[in-house]
Amino acid sequence: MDPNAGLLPAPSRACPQPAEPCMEGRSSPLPREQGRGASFPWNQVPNPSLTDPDWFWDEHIQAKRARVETIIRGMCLSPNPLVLGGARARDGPSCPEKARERKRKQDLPMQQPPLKPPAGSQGSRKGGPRVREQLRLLKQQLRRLQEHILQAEPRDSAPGPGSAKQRDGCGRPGAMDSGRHQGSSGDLPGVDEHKVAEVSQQPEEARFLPSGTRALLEILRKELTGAVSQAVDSVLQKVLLDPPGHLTQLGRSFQGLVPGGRSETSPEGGACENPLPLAALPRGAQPQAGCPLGNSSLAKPLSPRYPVSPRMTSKPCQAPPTNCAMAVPSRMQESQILGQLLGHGPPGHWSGRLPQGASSQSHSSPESGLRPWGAVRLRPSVLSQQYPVPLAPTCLEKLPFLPSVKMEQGGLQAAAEVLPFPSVHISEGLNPGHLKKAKLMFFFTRYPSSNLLKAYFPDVQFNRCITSQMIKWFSNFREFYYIQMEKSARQAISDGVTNPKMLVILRDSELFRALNMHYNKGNDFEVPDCFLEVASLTLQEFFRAVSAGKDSDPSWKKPIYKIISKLDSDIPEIFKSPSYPQ
DNA sequence: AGGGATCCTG
DNA sequence: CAGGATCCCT
Repeated sequence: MDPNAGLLPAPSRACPQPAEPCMEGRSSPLPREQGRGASFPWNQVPNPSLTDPDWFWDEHIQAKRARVETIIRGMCLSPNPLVLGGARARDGPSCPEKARERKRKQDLPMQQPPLKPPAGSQGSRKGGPRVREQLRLLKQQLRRLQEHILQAEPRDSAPGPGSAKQRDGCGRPGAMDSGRHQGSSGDLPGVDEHKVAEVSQQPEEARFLPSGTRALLEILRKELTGAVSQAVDSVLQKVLLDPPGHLTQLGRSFQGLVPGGRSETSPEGGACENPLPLAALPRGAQPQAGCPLGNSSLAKPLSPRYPVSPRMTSKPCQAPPTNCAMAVPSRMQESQILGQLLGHGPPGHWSGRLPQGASSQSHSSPESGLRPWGAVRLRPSVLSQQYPVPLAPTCLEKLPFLPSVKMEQGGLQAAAEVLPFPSVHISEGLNPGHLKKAKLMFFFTRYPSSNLLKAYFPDVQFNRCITSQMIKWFSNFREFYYIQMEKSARQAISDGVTNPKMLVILRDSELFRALNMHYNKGNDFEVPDCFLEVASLTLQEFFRAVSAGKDSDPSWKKPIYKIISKLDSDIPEIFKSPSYPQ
């Protein structure tokens, strides 16, 4: 066999960057900002909701609370007094590393202030202690009910209001997903209060529950929604009699919770019409894209020789997710509130607008956008008419639909204002975990749009700074990628390779090792085959260009960039989990 | 002018 | 990996 084939003549001393500093240990680049002496306000005030002493220490409130607790105890025999959610929830990850990141981030100029505290917590206090009190009582009630429900769910969870996506049914793309924090529904041990925060996932259906449990859950849910309705009514009644300040405040806060307030899908190109980018359909796969891949040899040598690794092929499996997340549509508002309270569903459901940016690149073709499996057949025909190889399953592992109930970011914030313990910990900065995730995402997308990034980092509070930082990450990723490609292509040429089709990147090639080391240092993620295909194609394009002497043109790489930019694959849904590569 | 991408540098 | 410079596109 041709020694070149598959072997990819890789320079033995290829790897120019030896051991990089451990990513986990590496701190965020942000402190540089300080070093540069940027004159940013240092006296960033922490989230006022954490510091407002009235909120926690008002003795009067405390007394009231004690009384209400007694009452509530009658409803549910929850033994554990809950921690006050506000501080805990907002505090986010407790790991010191993240805390450092967050602290650092505060030194940056923030385009927008952090999550606002309840607007009335300070300014309008004089007029409405009663209202606040009511809200507090309501929250406490709900908390207890939540706890109660969790206790009542020995293994599975109640049919969640709003949880339409389940991810455990789908094999994970990588081994790194240990399942912790993924709502491991399998081992909910009952009354562990620490689990409360972890139960962020649940199956969307209760139909697998024993009927007794189901009945119990049903009752509990009714109790919950009833209590909520009652409490809300009473609060609203009071509010309506109160000065207008509170009314507007509450109105604003609830705006995001009422689905009617904002249409579920944008008028044009809403979620349901514009589903996720198609599985593995390369951007620009439409014929009109003028994709110069006709002469590419992508599919030919690859598919027969490198069957997909079984480790990562479990995906297409997911039970079809309910498109609309709400289990009780007639009570959307309550359900959404409860969904938040119960910590159900990943934040992506709530803040996760569909990556319109992804479709804005190229794959927005509506006809191809509706049938995920249709796209499976599409791709090979695009890449190579001759070799309609089936798509590597690793590229298919996402379902193109999301629950259509969405909240604007503002809605989420509004909810966070009302509810002291949002299920999402919005990070104001990027941490090493985000970087790692971004690197893994690079296997699927080399040119992510900012909207796509927003969709896949639902736990990041995006602002201009964060967005450009993340975009810059990918720019750096690309830089390294293209450098490796060019280097290997030149090496192949000097090694006497004449046929670019011989250049196929295998998992045991030097080039692959270099790439894997860079983007997947721990090797705990199995690189998808689609990435190998794209990388092979990139290599071949570089090879052709260099062999043709095009590299004398200062902008000779541009056409290559253009080609590669159209070959982004869809990113598996699992990446939308804020805690994904935990 | 502004945003995005690359190139270059540290 | 980040910052700055530069180019390109709109």
